[in-house]
Amino acid sequence: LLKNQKSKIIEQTFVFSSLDPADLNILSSLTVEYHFVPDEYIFMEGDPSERFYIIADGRVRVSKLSSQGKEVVLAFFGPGEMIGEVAVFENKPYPASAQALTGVSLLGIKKQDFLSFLVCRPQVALKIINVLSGRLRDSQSRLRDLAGERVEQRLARIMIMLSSRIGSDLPFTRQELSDMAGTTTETAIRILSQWKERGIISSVRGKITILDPTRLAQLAAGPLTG
Amino acid sequence: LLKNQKSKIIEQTFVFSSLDPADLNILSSLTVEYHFVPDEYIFMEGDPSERFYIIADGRVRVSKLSSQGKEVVLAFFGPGEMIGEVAVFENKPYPASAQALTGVSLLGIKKQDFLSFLVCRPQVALKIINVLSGRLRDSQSRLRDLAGERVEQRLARIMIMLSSRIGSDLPFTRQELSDMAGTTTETAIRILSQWKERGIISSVRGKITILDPTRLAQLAAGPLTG
DNA sequence: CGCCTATTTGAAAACCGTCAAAGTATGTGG
DNA sequence: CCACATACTTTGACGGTTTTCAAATAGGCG
Repeated sequence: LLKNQKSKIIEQTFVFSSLDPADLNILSSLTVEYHFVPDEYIFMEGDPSERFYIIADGRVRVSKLSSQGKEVVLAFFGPGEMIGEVAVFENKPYPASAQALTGVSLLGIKKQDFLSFLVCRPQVALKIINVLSGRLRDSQSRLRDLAGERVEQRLARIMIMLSSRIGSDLPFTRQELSDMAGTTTETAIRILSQWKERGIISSVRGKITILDPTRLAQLAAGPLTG
Repeated sequence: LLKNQKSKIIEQTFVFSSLDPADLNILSSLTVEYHFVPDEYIFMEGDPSERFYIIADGRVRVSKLSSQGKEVVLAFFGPGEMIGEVAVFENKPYPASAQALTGVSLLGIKKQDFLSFLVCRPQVALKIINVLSGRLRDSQSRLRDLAGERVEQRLARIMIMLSSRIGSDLPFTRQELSDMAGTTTETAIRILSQWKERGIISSVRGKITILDPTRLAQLAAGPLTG
C-alpha cells in the first residue's frame, strides 16, 4: 500500500480525523499493513501486545473464553475502528482475542511508536479518551443486562444495538447471537422462533431481518411493567 | 478546605501524581469540595453531568438498575479514584449512580474547566487513558464471568478481586456481594455457608474473612477440569 | 450428490430465583 | 440495663428459566 493510501484510511477514522497533513504523514509512516483471511485470529487473549490495529477493511470479532471453553463475544468492529488498544495503553497482554470474520486488512502501529506520537498530540489523546469512555459505557450497560435481565430481553437489546450500527439486516447466526447474549444456541433458536411466528423478525440461514422494530423495542424494555 | 490541602489530595491520585506545583495549584483552584453522609446519592443514573469527582475520603458504590429494579453493582471506589468521568468525557448523562457508603468527601471539577485543563497536559491525558483502559479490562472480564461462569465461581472471583484491593477482611454484606456477582442474597448465603463449613471463610455480621485463599482460587478457576 | 454447517425440536435435569418464615446481631431509646 | 426496632443471616420448599443432551431436518457449496 502506498503511504498516500494509508493516510486516506487513517484520516477516515474517528480518532485521527482531526490530524493535519504533516502528522498524518508521520503516523502513516509508522504503520505496517496486515491481512487476514476469514476465521483467522489476529491476536489471542494472553498474547504479548506489540501493537494495536486500525481496521482498514473487513469485520472483526473480539471475544474471551470462559473457564469451560465457552466463547463470550465482547464486540464486533469494522472499518475505521481500533482494536487491541487497551493492551497497548496498559502495557499488558491482550485481554481478549480478535478474529477476522471476513477478509480483513489492518494497519498496525507499534506500541512505543504510538505512545511517543501521542505525547505531543493531546487532541488525539482526547479522542481516544472519548472512544474508551464509549466502550466502557457499552460494557457496563451489557454488565447490567447480563446480571439483571432475562435472555429474551438480552437478545432483543443485542439485536437493537446491532441494527443501530449495521441496519435491520443482521448477518449473524443464532450461535453468534447467543455468544453475544451470553446464552446457548438452542435457547436463542427457541426465542427467535417465537419472534418469527409473531412476525417480529424473518430469517434465512445466517441472516436475520428485523420486521417490527417497535415490538422488538418493547421486548428489550422488559415484560409488561405497568 | 485550604487550597494547599486540596493540592495534597490531588497530588495523591494516580492521574495527577505527575503534575508540577504550578499546575497542581491551577487544578486545585478549579475544584469545589462536597460532602455526603452514608447512603446518600452523589449522582443518579441519567442525571445531567456537570462535573466529575475525585474521592478525597470514604468509599463509593457505583451501580445501575435493571428493568426490574434490581441493583447491579459495577464497582467500588475509594480515596484517590475518579468517579463520573465517563459522563464528562462523553458529554452525556451519568451512565450509573454513585452512592456514598461511608461519610464521603469529594473534590468536584466542572466539565469544561477540566477539558480545557486537559488539552494542554498530555501527560495527564495519557494517565486517564491508562485508568480507562484498566476499567475497560475489568469490565470485560466481568462480562465474561457473568456470561460464562456459574454463581459460585463468580462469587469466588469477586471476593478475590476485592481482597487484592482491600485485604482478606471484606467489609461487605451478602447482599452487597450478591449485587456484585449478579445473583440473589439467598444464593450468596447458601454458597458462603458451604464455604464456611469447609473452612474457606469465616464471617461475622457484615464482614467476611478469607481463611484459605488457595482453595478460593481453585473455586474461582472453575470445577475440576481434568 | 455428499458434506458441512445451520436450524429445529423434544425431553429431562440442573441451577438458580422466589417466597416465606424464623433466627440473630446491632444499636437506640426509655 | 432492658426492650425493641432494624437489618443481616439462615433455612426450607417450590417453581421457573435455562442448559444440557440427543436426534432429526434443511440449506448451501464443491
